[in-house]
Amino acid sequence: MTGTDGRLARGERTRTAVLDAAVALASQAGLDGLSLGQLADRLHVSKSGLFAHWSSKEELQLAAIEHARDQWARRVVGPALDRPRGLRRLFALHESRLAFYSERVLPGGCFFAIAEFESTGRTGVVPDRLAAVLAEWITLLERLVTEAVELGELPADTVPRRLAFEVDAAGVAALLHSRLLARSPDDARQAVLARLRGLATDPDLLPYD
Amino acid sequence: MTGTDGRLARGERTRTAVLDAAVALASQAGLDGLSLGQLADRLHVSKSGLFAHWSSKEELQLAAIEHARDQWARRVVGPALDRPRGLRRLFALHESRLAFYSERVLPGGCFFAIAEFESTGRTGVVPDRLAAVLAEWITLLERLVTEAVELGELPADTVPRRLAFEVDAAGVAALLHSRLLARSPDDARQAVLARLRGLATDPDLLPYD
DNA sequence: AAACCGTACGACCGATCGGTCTTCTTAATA
DNA sequence: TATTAAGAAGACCGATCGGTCGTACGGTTT
Repeated sequence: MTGTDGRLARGERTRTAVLDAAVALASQAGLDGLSLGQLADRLHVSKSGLFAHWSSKEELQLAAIEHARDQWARRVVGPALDRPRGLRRLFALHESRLAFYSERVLPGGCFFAIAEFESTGRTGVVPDRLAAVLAEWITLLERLVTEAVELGELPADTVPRRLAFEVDAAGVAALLHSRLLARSPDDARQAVLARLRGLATDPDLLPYD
Repeated sequence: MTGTDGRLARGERTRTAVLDAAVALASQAGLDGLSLGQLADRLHVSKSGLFAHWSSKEELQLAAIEHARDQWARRVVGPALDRPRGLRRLFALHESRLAFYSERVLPGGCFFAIAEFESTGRTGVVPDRLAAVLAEWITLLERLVTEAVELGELPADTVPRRLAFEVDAAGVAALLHSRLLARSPDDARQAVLARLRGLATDPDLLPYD
């Protein structure tokens, strides 16, 4: 029988380390501004060594997107799913997103924000994949809204699509304002909290402040 | 007496043409991705000719910011200021912003959106200037909210800062969603409209749909 | 032990980057 | 008419870009 192949294990370790650094770097410089030379220097590996794992910069960009998506699922979505279904889970998701920004997990703030805005004026497989990940995120928000409606915690005439849009909008703007204007993300938290409490059939499901 | 100097006039024409193209290009590639070579090619001028007007790329970036700010003031802020002070002017500002995006005035959608997100992870005079322009924009929104409160069109306990945040957030997210997900900006319009009508002392100041 | 394969390196490539310098044209001024 | 100054072009610079190629190390399989 064959145990774990030491070569593959080492490769996997390297790959993870590179993608960690790539996501961090891209959160500052964007996926386009991400430079293979700088990435290699930071990790003390050779630039050509990167091509042993990804055949082109575009492939590394796509791998970085998947890596960032995993990180987002683990650090933002995961904790929220521990909360009870409905309004509380929806607000918890918004809060853990703001926490992700406040804790400065990534030096640039958010991998997806900069990569997605960078993609607004372009076409290609990278923008396509980013659009799909964004759609997935919006769909998640809409699903949490729908569940809250089904549980009777939000009025039956709620439009999930629009409320999801509002929650996401507050998150995006929170990042921009907190980073560029050094404002606390409290506006974003209060805005969504007030909005949800205003709609809720039982506001006591949510905190007061 | 001296009339208009033909040399200076020509320079000014060139400068305007270059900045027009620079703002358009930067709306797609960002201020960092803006390349002097590509810019020169597109305008059929020489790259070194650009240095006759700006001593460095950074100076051109700063000039492009001022140019984009002028464009924004003329095409977005100006029309809104024609509306009567208060709620109607506030909503008109939001609408003309969405129109700016929908009309695809800039190929990338919005110069400031991509430039500002690009700046979230950096420091320097360019991010500083972009932060100042953003602060100016937020301050404008807050002022319009305050005026609506003073006119009694919004409740006295309205927090201008937070409402301004909500309106801006809807605008930012509208750009991202419409560009990357091909969604209509109607969610952004409806969200702000419903929010303002909900707060308004006289909802009839605003349209129904 | 030999063959094999995943990993990683250094040297090198053409293209493009921001930027400099010299030259030429054109229009205003003395 | 001679001089001056602004605008613009072309040749050129070192640095960096993404990417290729040949080679070497080390763990796996036969």
